Amino acid sequence: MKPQKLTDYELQRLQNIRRNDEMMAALKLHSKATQLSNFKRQRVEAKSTRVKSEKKPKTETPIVIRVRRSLRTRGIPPDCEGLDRDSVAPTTPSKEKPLSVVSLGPLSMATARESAHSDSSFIESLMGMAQDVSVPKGNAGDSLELESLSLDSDNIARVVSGRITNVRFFPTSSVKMIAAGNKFGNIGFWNMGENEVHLYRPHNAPISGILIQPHCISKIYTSCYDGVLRLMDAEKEIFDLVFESDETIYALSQPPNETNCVYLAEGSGGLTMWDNRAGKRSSHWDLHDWRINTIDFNCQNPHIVATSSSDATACTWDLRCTNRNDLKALRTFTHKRSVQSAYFSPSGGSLATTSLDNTIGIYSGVNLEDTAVISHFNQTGRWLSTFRAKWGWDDKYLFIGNMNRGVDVVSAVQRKIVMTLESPHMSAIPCRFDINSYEVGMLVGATSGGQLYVWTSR
DNA sequence: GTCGGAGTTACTAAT
DNA sequence: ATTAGTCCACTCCGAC
Repeated sequence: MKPQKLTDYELQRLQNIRRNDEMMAALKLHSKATQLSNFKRQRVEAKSTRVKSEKKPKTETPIVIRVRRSLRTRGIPPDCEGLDRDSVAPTTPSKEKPLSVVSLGPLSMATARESAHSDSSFIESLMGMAQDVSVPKGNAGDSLELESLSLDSDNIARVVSGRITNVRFFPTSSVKMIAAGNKFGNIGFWNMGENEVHLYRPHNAPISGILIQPHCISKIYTSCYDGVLRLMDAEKEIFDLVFESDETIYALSQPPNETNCVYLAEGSGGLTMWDNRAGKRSSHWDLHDWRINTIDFNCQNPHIVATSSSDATACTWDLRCTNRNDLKALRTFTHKRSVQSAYFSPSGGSLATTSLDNTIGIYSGVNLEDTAVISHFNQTGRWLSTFRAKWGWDDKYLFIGNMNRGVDVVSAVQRKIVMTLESPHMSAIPCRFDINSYEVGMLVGATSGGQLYVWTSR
């Protein structure tokens, strides 16, 4: 059915679709060489178990984009990988494998989409959210009562398949929306209000970062282990290619109030500043011996950043003191094993680290010299994302998953675990967390089975 | 010291 | 209900 009169928005959409189709056609020409290699499609269908709007999987043959890095860095011609895989896991002739397309540039959202239902209202709402003038809560006397936290069975959804590596609330009060990235390169968006999930696959390897900028929600950065940084642009309906590294990108961050630059954890210990206005890498420092797991800026002093690394340290740095390419750590916080996270508290006055040496470190005082060590079992093993203690809405509490399918609440004041959130509804271990800054008490835990559990206050 | 292999772990899908 | 498959983390340990 054709609408009699098209709105501006619909016209814009049609233009987008036409332009993106042309783009895809051009890309297909470039990918001739790689089309010789067949790959098995990884299973990516998200079963929205608890989401009311259950949808059938897409019927069209999806286009699978493979990791280019693995081929290039190993110097293996594309054909070989396919043969290699076949020899390891022989497949029956009846199982037809789709051709792969290597995307060298922007990827249209239509192509990346894996949920069957229309995403036009979702895309439209993203543009409507472009500006949020309200102020995040927290620190405003709106204190959290731990006892009031509960898990409603309606606040559970499977948004992606497999292991969630990254989860973020949208920084807005206008809608309750969560983005989650998994190890296959999917990004799932869950609109809690409409109870709808939109699934895309802009990447081909574990998602290492999702960055939703408060000043412009319609543009969302995503980073991936395959070295690619993309920018989802709802207006153009594409996942644009921003930057591509030869090395793995392990983390993604942005200082508060910054609009042009993003920071990437690159390779074994590198921190890269990407200037998106200039379209270039404007700085690069070798900060650690092994991979940087998190990058977190201080909200009070945006030039101060904390990094956590698998070299068993977390460090704070002053990015203003960037003579040449060497940077000296303001402070180094040592652990006995890999440090999985280092986050500044909401006020910026404290730092919390989580390490595989089974401790959580809390550092406070003017120079973070006041140290507290809290024992916490952090051996998640190979199949789960590692635990990362995450600050709540003030400097009082931290939230971290445990291996008994609970959420441990750490009091930074009492320096111990004061409570564990448990629910019969939580049937898997929550590994990664995010808080809704605009809603005190709204906490999301993400599992290695693709589910999100949203705890709320009252 | 560096490289590679083994062992660890939880969850899903298939039987 | 039980089991095979997962397999981009990390650590330990042995060989060189």
